[in-house]
Amino acid sequence: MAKPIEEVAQATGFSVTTVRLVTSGQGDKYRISAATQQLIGEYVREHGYILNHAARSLKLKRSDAIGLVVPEISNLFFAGLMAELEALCDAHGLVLLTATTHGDPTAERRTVQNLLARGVDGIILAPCGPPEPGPGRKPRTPMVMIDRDYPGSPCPAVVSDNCQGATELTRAMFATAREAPLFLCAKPELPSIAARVRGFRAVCREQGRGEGEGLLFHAPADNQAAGRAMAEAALAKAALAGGDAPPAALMCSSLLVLQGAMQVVKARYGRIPPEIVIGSFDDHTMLDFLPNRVLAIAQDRPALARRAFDLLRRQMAGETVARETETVPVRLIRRG
Amino acid sequence: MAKPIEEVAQATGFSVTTVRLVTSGQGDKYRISAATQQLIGEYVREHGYILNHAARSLKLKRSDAIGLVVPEISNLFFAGLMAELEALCDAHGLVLLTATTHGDPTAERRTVQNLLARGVDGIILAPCGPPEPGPGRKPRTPMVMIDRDYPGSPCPAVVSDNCQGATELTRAMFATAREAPLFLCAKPELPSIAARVRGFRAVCREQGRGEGEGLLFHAPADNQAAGRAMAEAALAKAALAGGDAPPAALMCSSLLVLQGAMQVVKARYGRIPPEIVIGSFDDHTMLDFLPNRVLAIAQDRPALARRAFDLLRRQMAGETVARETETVPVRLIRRG
DNA sequence: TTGAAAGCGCTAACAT
DNA sequence: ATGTTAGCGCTTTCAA
Repeated sequence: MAKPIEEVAQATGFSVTTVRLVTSGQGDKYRISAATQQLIGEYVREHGYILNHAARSLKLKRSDAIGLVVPEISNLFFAGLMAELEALCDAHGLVLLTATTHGDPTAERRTVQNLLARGVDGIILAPCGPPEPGPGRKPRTPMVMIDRDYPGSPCPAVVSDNCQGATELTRAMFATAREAPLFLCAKPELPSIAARVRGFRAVCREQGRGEGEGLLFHAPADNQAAGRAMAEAALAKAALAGGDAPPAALMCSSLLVLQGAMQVVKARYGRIPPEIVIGSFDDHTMLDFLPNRVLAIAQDRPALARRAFDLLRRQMAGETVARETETVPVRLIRRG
Repeated sequence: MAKPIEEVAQATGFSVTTVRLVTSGQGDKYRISAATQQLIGEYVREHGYILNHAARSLKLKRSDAIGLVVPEISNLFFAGLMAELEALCDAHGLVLLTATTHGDPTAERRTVQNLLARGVDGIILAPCGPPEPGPGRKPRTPMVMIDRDYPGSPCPAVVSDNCQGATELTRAMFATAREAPLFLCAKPELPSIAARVRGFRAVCREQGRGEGEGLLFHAPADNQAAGRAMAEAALAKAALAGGDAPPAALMCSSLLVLQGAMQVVKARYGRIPPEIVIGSFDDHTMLDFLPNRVLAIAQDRPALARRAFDLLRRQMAGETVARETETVPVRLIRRG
């Protein structure tokens, strides 16, 4: 069996060069006669010639694919990013390969290696740990970090302005509720979360609440169980202080934490007391379901995606991009 | 510059065969001396040899990658499926390429072609339209449909038991609420949705409500706007009938529809009247946020993923798989 | 306009 | 236990 393109050439009686020119859409450019183009076009439509990208990549040392590595694709934030990036790739004739690390730095390393082996032309990475010193990084594949900006990383990053968001949100919480908000905070060691804590603390100082002592609760994982654990701790503390009333205001570092916390609150009070003011990083339409006043920080996913994509393309075009961090503003949404 | 593997060979003084045997982990099998393996291993770790998959694919006519094509990755159901499939791929040394079609059959065709061109060894497809007659499908790449089973499709499919789910859900709705449920139903032409309508109608008959006349509302798109539109229509109809009370029971064909409907209900009554019994296909933790009695159908995503993956692997192994439809049971969740 | 041919990096068959 | 080599399908140069 001849190679696909040769097969087409033989069947139509033209040379492989001519066939290639036509199938690659350069027919007009090289003045291939309309009749020839017609013939070849028909044969291809009929018999379905499919270009072999492996061969193409091998020859061109370019795959027209880029990789996206995220901690968790079932997290709506990352799924949304993926959707945005896919659209951008589509518009530029690229294909997006997405892989999940489940927050495991080892898996992340493996995944990145795998993408490099697959010859992606660039990588967008939401890292789940600080960069390793990595000795012999030979193939300088373009790369940009997204969502999380670890100091010491060798490539540019695009992140939300988490500190601004936290500041705005915390201020709004203080303004709306009659008491200082509790902050249930998962994975405080992540740069994005650390920035939120900084914003929170800054506003606490403004409000004469010191460094937010007694208001902050931490957890090592970002999931519902962590949310439940932190909420239990917060309620227990309140109970010790003698109060049995629900907290006036509750902030959560992520939707998962909020979900867990609400489960505990509901179990404790038989319902979700509507007077609790709720603060959330990450917005979601379903927050409308809560009877409460909800303040949510919405990240600008399209902007994050676009900036990361541009940064990557510039590197792919050979430009040397400075190791800078681009910050994308967020906005406060009031629901309920 | 020599080819990567030759470079390693020259630098270490061994032949490419030896190097390849070691790097591909077959060193012991071919009794390469420990010293040799050690030496090569060190050089590789030091200088970072990365296998070129494009060349490998070209040679082997196999990419160790499979494609997943879904209508919308920011839909939690599909994101979840993707996560499950990724884990399965990982465990089998495969890589998963995921692409989104936004429900556009043209984009779907393009995407599938693209995956084929990229040499994926198989495709899992949640189709957004009936299969085209497709004349000259030469390369019989293994394929399985998921979530949606169009009659006339040439390949096996794995779907949830939507009819069973609808039957259970509708019965539970009748049993819980004092009135027959309204059913807001987006994209009724999708096979998965059609099955839900069948189940709904069957129970209506059981309950002496005929074919569910007056209870069903349709929309051509599955999004929040459609949910709002159907909810408006439903409330308007109720108002015409003289009633101003909220409906006793409301079923939605998807979470997006439910979200839109709740927005309208909230706007209309100033809050979400907690006495409405809510039925949902697709479960989500945030349904706990509703003060209402919520009945939700949860699809078994791990089982769907596993079955589709197995079906695909069997085809990839050369087995001829019958054009059958596997049905995965769903279960009813009571929330709130 | 069209043809011929080299070579991208890897694998597997065949030779030692 | 290790070395040699053809060829996967494509792009690109050079020639006609």
